[in-house]
Amino acid sequence: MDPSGFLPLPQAQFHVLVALTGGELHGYAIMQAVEQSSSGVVAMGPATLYGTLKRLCQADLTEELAHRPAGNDDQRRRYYRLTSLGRAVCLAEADRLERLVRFSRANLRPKMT
Amino acid sequence: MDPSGFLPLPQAQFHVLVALTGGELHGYAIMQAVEQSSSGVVAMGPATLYGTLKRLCQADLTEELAHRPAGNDDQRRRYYRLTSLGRAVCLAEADRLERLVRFSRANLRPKMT
DNA sequence: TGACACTATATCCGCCTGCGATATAGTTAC
DNA sequence: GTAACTATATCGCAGGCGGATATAGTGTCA
Repeated sequence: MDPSGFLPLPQAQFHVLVALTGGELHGYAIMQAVEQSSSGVVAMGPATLYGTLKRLCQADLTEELAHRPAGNDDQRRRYYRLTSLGRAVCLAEADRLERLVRFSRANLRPKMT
Repeated sequence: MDPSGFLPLPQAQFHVLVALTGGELHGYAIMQAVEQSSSGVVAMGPATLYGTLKRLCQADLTEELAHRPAGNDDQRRRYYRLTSLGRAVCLAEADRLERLVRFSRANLRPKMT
């Protein structure tokens, strides 16, 4: 499937995908990862997280693990990971944003003497 | 004023700010600039544009020019430009996004052999 | 054992944003 | 003069975002 059809990705969805690039995580850990990786700038509460997660799974960008990782204790945790499609979409969105950032930089820093 | 209070910026607002980094533009030209600079990926219609522009001006991130640029013909055009605050916010948002993109890249391309 | 803080998932509900559709009218080209 | 394009503007709905809240399992410490 073509990743470009998902672009531009809603911000919350991109944050969750990025958090999952590091490997499978459960919901609560995703919230913390987003908050940490953004230095506290992006505070994602439970409503945003679980709503976003539901949309991502319905769109087949993420999926829940059938079995919890070995050696795990807390029964309540539900683990999620990127699908290959989700990975592709995440890359495509990162490309798009990078181009946008570069474009703005080129104009905002015209330090050509 | 502190630019970080505006982050994370809604996507449409960031697109408009970025379009204005190249210099003052009128509304219609902003729509075209956004569409072009995103290679047609982001299609911004009039409702999104003028609504966004209104919010940006109320937040003092952009402002309308009092007098139209010299040598201009079309009386209908209303020109906008970044305020210094808008410029700072645009830079801050670009920084935030770049960090996010780099983080995802570091995880998605672990080509360390 | 009981109490308390923390972890973890989940949903309600309202606000704001995004956007397709549409309206209006000035400008350009032929 | 008329058709296509430029240009601004708003309505109204759909959807994402997020604070507040609910529920309950887990860990700790006395």
